Amino acid sequence: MTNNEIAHIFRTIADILEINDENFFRIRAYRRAAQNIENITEDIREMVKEQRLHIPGVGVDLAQKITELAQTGKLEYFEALKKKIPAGLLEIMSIPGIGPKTTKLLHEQLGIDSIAALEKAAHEHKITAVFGLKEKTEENILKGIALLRHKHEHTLLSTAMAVAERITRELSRVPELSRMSVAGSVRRQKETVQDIDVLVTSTQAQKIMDAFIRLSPVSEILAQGPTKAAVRTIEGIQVDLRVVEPESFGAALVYFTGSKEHNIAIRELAKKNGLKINEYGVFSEQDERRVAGATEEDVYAALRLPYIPPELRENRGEIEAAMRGELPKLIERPQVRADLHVHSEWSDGNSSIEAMAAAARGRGFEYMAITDHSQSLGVAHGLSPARVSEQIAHIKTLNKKLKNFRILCGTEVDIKADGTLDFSDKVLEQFDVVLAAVHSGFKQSRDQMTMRLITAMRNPYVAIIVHPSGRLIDERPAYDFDFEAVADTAARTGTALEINCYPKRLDLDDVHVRRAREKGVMVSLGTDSHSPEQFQCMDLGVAVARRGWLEPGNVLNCLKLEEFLKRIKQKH
DNA sequence: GCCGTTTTCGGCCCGACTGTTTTCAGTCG
Repeated sequence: MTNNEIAHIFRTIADILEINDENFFRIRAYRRAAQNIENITEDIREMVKEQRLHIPGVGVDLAQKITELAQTGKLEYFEALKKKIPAGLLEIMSIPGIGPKTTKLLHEQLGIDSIAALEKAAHEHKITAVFGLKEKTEENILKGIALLRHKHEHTLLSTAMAVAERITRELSRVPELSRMSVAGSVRRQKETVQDIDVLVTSTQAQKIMDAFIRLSPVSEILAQGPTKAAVRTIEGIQVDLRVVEPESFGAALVYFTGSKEHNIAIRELAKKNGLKINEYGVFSEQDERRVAGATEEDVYAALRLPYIPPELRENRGEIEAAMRGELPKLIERPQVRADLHVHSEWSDGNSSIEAMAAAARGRGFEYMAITDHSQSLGVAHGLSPARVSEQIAHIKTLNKKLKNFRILCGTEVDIKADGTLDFSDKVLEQFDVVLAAVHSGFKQSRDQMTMRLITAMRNPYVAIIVHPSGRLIDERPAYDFDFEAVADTAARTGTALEINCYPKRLDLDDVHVRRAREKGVMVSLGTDSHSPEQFQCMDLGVAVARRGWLEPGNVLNCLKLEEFLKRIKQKH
């Protein structure tokens, strides 16, 4: 029973309790615990074994339930609960617009216990037989079901950012608009997002709303009120707009940026201090007087907190850190001096080394590592040792011509199934920097895969393990390995772990990056560019680094060239 | 079901929009 499986069971319990109309706070307790369990990289079974199940939101009762799940793989309470309601009710509740109350009503009055039955009833206009439901609800049920069927669960951050850019560019032409910011999970730079949130200030909200629903990417209007609207774009992405008065911009930006969990936490904190926070400002509870609201800094200051960067606002300890004055000084894009993972036409890239160097330089980098694939990776035209020698000679001549920029000779060497590398040490010693990666045998056991990675890290030439988990977002899960053991070895051997910046990888993810930092592991940023325009993906990698609480000192790429080379030599 | 810089009991974030009915519950974020 993995952490995510346990979290999923807790969420399911919450859903069932909700249909059964149980105490709202009890339901929330299960959801809160589930979220905190997902934020742990350590295997919860180990924590149970060693009796140190200290997780926020997990008290005596939930700790007992986790222990039962970890030890037996089952939970009596959950099994009994499942018998109380048909499984189909949970999927009905997942239809947008249909919540626990409606689900229960449909089940009790019409015996509906599946999406199929619900769809049939709606087509036959039987929904209106239920008191309180009319034609509009019937329509919304059918729309919701259709949406559920072909909605892509997640939108990649890179895709969402492109759509957000188009929306805000068009909206910025409305003369009545004074300020605008993207908010929500896009602003927090989550790797995937469900919708795009846009905040606008204006004293003429109606004008903004009118313009918003007429923007060219809009295909459907989902909701429209005087200050709030929601549309769906032709790409199928939901965009929410909120308009507030200028004096409320900061409070609204905090509120609309979230996360929901962060908002709840700061509102609780406000309450303890006799204050109330909503999207219009921070108010004194006694006399309703506004004490802050115009800027985010003011809002946090009213709570006696320093400004908390959006990427940290997940209620994963950032508020406590802020209170102690221990927020990290997060890495920023201009501090990144290099791209340490770049391909060229010598293996599976589409451009010459010269073209890639020019593009990297144009992006403000001081150096980059060309890291083409090794010999056995046939699909990617991996380089033989002879070709490696040729490439190194070629790069040497190129470097002579370059001013204020340096190309490093690197390789992305394949880690074979037994943990040995695709090049001998004799070949590896010629490179400035060696990246190692798993490209095959993803189905190996947890122990095998862990040993494979650890063996690779013990090689003195391996500087960085790239895309360490092997996942592709919404396409392929990470291979099974013991991250704690791998991170410990990385720290001990002085091997860096990569944040691969390719939009579908973003591997390591934010949670693991943060854990790596805690263990003193250096992190490397690599765009894995196969063409010049892909260097822009560095922004995504920086976003993950920031979400993982990284400071410039945690990141290899922030080292000056000489320092970087010195560090690599240290491991040799 | 959790939790404690007033509390081990009694709180637990806050508001907008929709659909329905006519003052509000349900849903969402």
